[in-house]
Amino acid sequence: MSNLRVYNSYVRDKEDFVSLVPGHVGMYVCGPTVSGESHLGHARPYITFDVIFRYLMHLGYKVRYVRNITDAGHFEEEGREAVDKISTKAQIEKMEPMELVQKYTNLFHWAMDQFNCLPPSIEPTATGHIVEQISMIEELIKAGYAYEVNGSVYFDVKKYAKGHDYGKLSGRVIDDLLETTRELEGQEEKKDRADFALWKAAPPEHIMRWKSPWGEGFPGWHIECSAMSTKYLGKQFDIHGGGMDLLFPHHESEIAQSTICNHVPPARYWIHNNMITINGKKMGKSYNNVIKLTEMFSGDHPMLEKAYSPMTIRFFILQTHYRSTLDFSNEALQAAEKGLKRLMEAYEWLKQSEAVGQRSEVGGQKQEDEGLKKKVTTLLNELDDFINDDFNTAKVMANIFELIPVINSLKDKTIAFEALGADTFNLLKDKLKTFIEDILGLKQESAANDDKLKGVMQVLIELRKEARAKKDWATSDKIRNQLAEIGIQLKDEKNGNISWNLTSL
RNA sequence: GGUACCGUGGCCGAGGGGCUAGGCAGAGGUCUGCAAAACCUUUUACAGCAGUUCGAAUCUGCUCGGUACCUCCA
Repeated sequence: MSNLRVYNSYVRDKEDFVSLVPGHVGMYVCGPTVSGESHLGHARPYITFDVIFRYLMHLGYKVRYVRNITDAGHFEEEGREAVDKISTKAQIEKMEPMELVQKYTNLFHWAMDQFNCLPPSIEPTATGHIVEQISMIEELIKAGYAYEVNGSVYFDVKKYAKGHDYGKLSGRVIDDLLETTRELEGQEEKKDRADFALWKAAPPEHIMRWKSPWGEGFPGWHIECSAMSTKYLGKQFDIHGGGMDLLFPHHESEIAQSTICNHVPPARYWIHNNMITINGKKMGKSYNNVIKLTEMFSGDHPMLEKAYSPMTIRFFILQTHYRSTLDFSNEALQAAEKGLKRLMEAYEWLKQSEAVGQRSEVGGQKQEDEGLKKKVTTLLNELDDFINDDFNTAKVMANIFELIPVINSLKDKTIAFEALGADTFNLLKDKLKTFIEDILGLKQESAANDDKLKGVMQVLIELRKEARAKKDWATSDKIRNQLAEIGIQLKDEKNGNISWNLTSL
């Protein structure tokens, strides 16, 4: 079997993955800013890294997955006073900042749960680590790489760039950076335009504020991740992840801060997921084309033709490689929905069927079909190679889909069980469980698990079977059609059974 | 303006010098009381123009088109 290779943004190439401490992996992923509701864009990184988290654990690593919650307002609005986004909104909504932050954090957690994303090992908040951030800033000042002006502290990028490669991660050239950075409020305080804030003095109207050696203020955007990753994962850890839009300046700045404080670059492997686009444009606040996750799930948005379930979105995202952009459209989502349905229905049958007792009742071949066995085992073994190749879930999915006709043919008995053989059957079952459930994190999400509903359906199915036996087509069609109207689809199978599932209306 | 990246069949998307990606949709068939589902078969492809090569969707150059980052962002 192949070894795991990951694309490291820092070297712009795929590398063999070797953890710093054998058997353990430390992974830090930049979490959401909870000043607003999570949107479709948030789904991508957290589902991507959920699969990475799951796969590393599958490989046997003990993984500490740290994902922060940015709940401290420390953003400046262009052309205005340094007013905190969170506090601005809080005034409008007449809420306490922390109340607002809590609300959106809860919503975020709820959405992650809907997506079947495993919770991270540690989920630190920026507001809970002000002390750590302040002491890191003090270290930077002591080291001579940060300076204070009017109660704010800035990182000296020019000085850092003399001895270090500032811009390596994001492919920036420092000199260009100095010239092309746009005019921003507060620039005059900085020694250099490329410098970034570590601590900002809070203007009087700023609600979120903390005491510091430099007066009351709030931390700069980049310092929280450096402080918290160091605290929970050490000076150097294995994986640092996030969206590609964070490459610059966020991750570049993190590298600079951490490198000065810890004398070692923070992460070995930088992994960045690409963006979700909508009509070819990045989804983002600045573009006014944001679809919130609650709107995705309810279908309550002008751009949406219908509601899309969390698993449909998860599947849709995993059908694409994480480093490609993924364009959203109703058509694409609906294609994903149908594909997922076919996949899960075949898989559900496979899951409940046993190798023992799977004797084909009909005639036909009773011998093992070497060609079929080889095809199945090859497709299954390739799953490991594909996921190892920089988490290529798209190829994993493709192979799984190639196995579906085999599963359905076993179900319909157009392929005799003996043709596949018990060993291959069990391999198929085990591997698909591992990949579909454990690694890709897909699950059956319909209410079809309700025992009472199951009982009711059994009654209706019996009635329909009896009607059909009497060739009472009026009754049998009535049962089928009326159920269809309320979103329950009946399917007459080849073996005379009737199965059912819930459909989205 | 600077720096990257991308342009694949009706749609979405893998791949990345010679080998069917896959999904959805379309067509034909099998099955079925009918339908659906399922299964089988199947059509449409690599933006354009040059070049390298025995051979290019894949490499190189140019052209056109698009996107991202440079400012908060997943």
